[in-house]
Amino acid sequence: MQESRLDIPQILSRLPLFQELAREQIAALEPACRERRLAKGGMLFQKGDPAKGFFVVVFGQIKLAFPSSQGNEKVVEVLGARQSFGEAVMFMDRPYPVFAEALADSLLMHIGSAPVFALLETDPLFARRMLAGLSTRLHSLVQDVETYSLRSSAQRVVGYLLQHCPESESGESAFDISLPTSKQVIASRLNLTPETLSRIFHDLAANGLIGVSGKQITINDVKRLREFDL
Amino acid sequence: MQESRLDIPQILSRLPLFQELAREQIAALEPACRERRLAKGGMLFQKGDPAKGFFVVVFGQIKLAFPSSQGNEKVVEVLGARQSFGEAVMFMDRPYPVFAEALADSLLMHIGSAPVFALLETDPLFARRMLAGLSTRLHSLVQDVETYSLRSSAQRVVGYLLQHCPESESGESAFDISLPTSKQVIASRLNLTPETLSRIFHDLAANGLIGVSGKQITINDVKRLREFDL
DNA sequence: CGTACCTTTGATGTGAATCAAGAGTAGTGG
DNA sequence: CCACTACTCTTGATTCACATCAAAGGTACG
Repeated sequence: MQESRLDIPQILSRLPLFQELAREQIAALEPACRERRLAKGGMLFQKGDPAKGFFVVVFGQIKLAFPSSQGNEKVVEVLGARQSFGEAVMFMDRPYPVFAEALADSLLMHIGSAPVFALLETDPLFARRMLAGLSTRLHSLVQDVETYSLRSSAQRVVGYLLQHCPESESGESAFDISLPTSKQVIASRLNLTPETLSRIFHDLAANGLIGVSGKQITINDVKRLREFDL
Repeated sequence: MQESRLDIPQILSRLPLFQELAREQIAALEPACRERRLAKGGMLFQKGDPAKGFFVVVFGQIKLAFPSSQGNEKVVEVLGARQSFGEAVMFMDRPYPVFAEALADSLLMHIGSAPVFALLETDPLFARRMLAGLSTRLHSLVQDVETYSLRSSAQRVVGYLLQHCPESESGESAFDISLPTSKQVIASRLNLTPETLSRIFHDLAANGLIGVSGKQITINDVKRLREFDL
């Protein structure tokens, strides 16, 4: 949880959004960047806070969630290194509709809105990337709505596992995946209680489809898993 | 369901997205526009169809929904005059994640992607509007996810009614709203069965909060309704 | 090595879906 | 205009998926 000085231009230029920006365009962004360190459990912002820029995860892990009256909460997204969030809210200037909390010690970069708007004025390619980014996010939210609405809890879990399979693993052999965060958080992300998630893992394991050992999930039978997923 | 020729420039220039475009910018869009008429029940596109532009509703009503194995479906959105859809999918060029069906005889305009991309190259204000539009849509989808995840069926119904109240109706007096479409479709939009929606309307009416007569809903007590909504 | 939190497991409860009729309501055509 | 068909909507009985409640294990970390 330390690290002296950051090479902001390098961090920025490695982000998909900012790739292909000229050196001086990156430089223009730099003064609007602020680093933000958070210990595990730290709050980045609350639902309702005003937004005047967006965030990029340099390292660590951040969860976005809705608070709820009865202490329980609904996790909307879990973000890791290289991922960004808050762009949409910046374009509308509205308060954040979710809160953001660190799931691990994290380093974030906050990019103020002013130079982003300036870039938009002068660089159509940048605008295109921004549009593509928002579109992708919109698309995956629509997918989420489909998933929540049309699929059973077990199907949601299987879908989650399948999404997290190392690409191209359609072969015969078993392989492992490591859950990126606690089962509690994953359960909430899938709109389940931890109890239900635990039972589903148990059942899938009992049927030989997967093996569970802490955060290590062994996928024994991708094919039957996919069938399960209908 | 007829009407001879369309004044495309006028239709376009009345859309929020295209307002403030210069005459010649509108003119550049015109050749890429195709009108599309649909009778009630007609299909505009299926889930999985390729997208090469976006749509604007000139008049009528369109529903976007997911098909589902057991014949039931999940309505994602119901769109009326002046509303547009399909932009995100156009920016990613991916197939449509939903299907679109006319709920009433409708006239749509399809705007091909090429001149939109061209406009993006040359008009930063247009890009800004496009970003704002996508951001707004993203925001309301996030709200939907919150609603589906955190609220009971009755709360979702009350929330829906409240959203459809004529603005500023916070006074004492009762007033009516007219449901924009069938209760079936509204039920699906709210992730409910028609039976459940019917029962909730019944209960709210029994408590004197609303009155129901076909598509006319009388809001008797906005205040208690809001409290119900927590 | 103890305290705090995750995770599992079991027993029970419940909100909303499903199943099953009936009661409007609307278009259609003779 | 009425009869026919086809929905849409309501109402009641029943079921079921998942949540809730409760109590142990596990695991991690100061």
